Amino acid sequence: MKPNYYRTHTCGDLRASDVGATVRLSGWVARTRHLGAIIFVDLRDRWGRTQCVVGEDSPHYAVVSELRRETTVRVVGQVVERQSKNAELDTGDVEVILDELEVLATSDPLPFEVVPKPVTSEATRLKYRFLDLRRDKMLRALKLRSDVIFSLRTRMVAQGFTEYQTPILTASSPEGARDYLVPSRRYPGHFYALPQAPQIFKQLLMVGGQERYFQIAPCFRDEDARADRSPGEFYQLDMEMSFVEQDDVFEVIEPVLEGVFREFSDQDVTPAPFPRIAYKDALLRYGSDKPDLRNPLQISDVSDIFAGSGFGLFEGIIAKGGVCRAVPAPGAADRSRKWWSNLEAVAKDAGAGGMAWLAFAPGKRKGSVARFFDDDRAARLADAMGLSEGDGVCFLCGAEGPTARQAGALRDAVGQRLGLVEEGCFKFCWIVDYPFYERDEDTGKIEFSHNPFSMPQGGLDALLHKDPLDILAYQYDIVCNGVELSSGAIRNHRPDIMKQAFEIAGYSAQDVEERFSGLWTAFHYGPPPHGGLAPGVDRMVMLLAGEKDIREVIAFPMNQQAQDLMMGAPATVRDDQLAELHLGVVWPKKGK
RNA sequence: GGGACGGUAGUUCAGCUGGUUUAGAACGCCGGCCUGUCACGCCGGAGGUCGCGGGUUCGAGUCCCGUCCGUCCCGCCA
Repeated sequence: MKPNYYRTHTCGDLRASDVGATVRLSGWVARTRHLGAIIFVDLRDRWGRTQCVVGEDSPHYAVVSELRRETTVRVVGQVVERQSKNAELDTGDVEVILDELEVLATSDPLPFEVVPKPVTSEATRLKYRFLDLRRDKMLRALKLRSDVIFSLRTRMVAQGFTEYQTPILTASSPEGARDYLVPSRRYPGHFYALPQAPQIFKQLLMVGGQERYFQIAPCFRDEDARADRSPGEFYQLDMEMSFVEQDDVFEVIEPVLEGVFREFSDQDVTPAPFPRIAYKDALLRYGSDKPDLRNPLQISDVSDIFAGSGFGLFEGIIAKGGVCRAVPAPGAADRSRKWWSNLEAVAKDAGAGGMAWLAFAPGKRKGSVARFFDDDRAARLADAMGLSEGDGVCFLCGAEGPTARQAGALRDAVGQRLGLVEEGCFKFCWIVDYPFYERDEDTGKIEFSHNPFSMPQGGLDALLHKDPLDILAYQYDIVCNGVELSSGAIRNHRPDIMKQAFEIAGYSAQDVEERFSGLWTAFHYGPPPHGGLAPGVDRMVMLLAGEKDIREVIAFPMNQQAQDLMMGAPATVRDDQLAELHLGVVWPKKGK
């Protein structure tokens, strides 16, 4: 490093070979150890930690003995070999005998200690994020984030993509999550919106002949937080390409993801091409549209097995159009009644009315529905599910949608409790063939199930001649270890097909024209066929950092209530600011 | 908007079924001792409206109601 007033070396630099040198170091007082006539000071910066030592005879002894943790200091001293070395420290062979000490800034008593593990609530960490960020773990996480983003850029550019910027102040979009709105000063009652994603802009870039777009794009959505979803804003590796089919998009992005995950982890990574699972199959076999493939269990539909079994409850539900789904529990035949009843509690938590089970114990069958299974029925079940002696199985019965998801929750629980979930790997898959429309459960109306701008499979012909609920979309998600990384689609670039698609969902051509006028107009001037997707950068880094909480890989995340406790956002503003924007506040009524 | 769990010293937590002391411990902070520590050690000290408000009770950190705050989940996330 280039020496300056503050330092000749970082706190991670010094080795035995530096013995005898006079060095300058700057950093924070991590710890002091006061042994009477000798004081050790651990000096820390983002690169490491170096032990400084001062004796009673030093003119600095008095000042050093007063040093509080996290004081910012500059020291000058001679590097010497240690009498007692510390093998756990890179700089553990040497120490610096302090000749000069300058306190650059003092620190108040700390709200929490800057140690590897946080020993305080997340709220306190966020309020004092600048202290939290000094921890090794945060330094590593943010460095990883930077490296991952750099690698993504490099990999995209290498494939002929160009990075663009798109507006942050744009128009509110009628679809999707709630928008963050920005009032206009010049136009009373008019608002900008922060983009939920640069979706329209990237499509306009395609119409603009740019062909291969990408952006590490900030996205703003006013939605509530989850462990894997930071409220307010997040980043996507947004990409779009022209003159492509679904497979072309997959072939571009698979090596990027596989490459990045191999580059930044030592774990096994699904090699491209990633497995593709139809949406319908994902719900049947995994009970989720974001299956965690580290869990090897697969759900089966066993509705027909229960026909004529004499188990009236299930037979009745199935007769009314319900389904029975079975989750295998390999090797669980010897588990206690209590074990199965705990599983039932999981199913009930997920909303199931109850759970039946059957175990193939050696020489006999047991379980809540054993008496409904004669040898023949048991054989058919075992055959259908690949079960053998020693295995067990759980049954859930009810309406198809909810039952599928409850079986998914049960699959997670069984996999975990039987220790079947593979550790130390990243399992990718595509979820493809999403339905284009779905029926709203409350209103009975037909609605777009995902992006209304994705291309229906079969095009105009399908829209004109097929049952809308049978039409699939060129819409796809990429999932890694049960985390949805992104969704994307081949877009509908044809105004005629778009008009028909919206008509089925109850919108007129005029509606489309008004609500999506920019894109609608553009599509009348020779749009190229195009498609893309947008993997979440924060989620990728979260997976690579081995974190369950996305806020651990964001420097300044908001809390779950979408507040920034350090900056105090959101906050009220002055009346004159509101007046300038032609706004008044309607305060919510207190009480109920 | 709804559900579960939580809120006790600067921080993390203990405090059982309502009554034992003056609400404890660890870390941090302040003072003292200590020349090879590296989570240094030892001795001493300060630090509390038990989130807030109300109620039940002879008596509430503990039970009840309300309220605020936090974490996770559901809704939401084309």
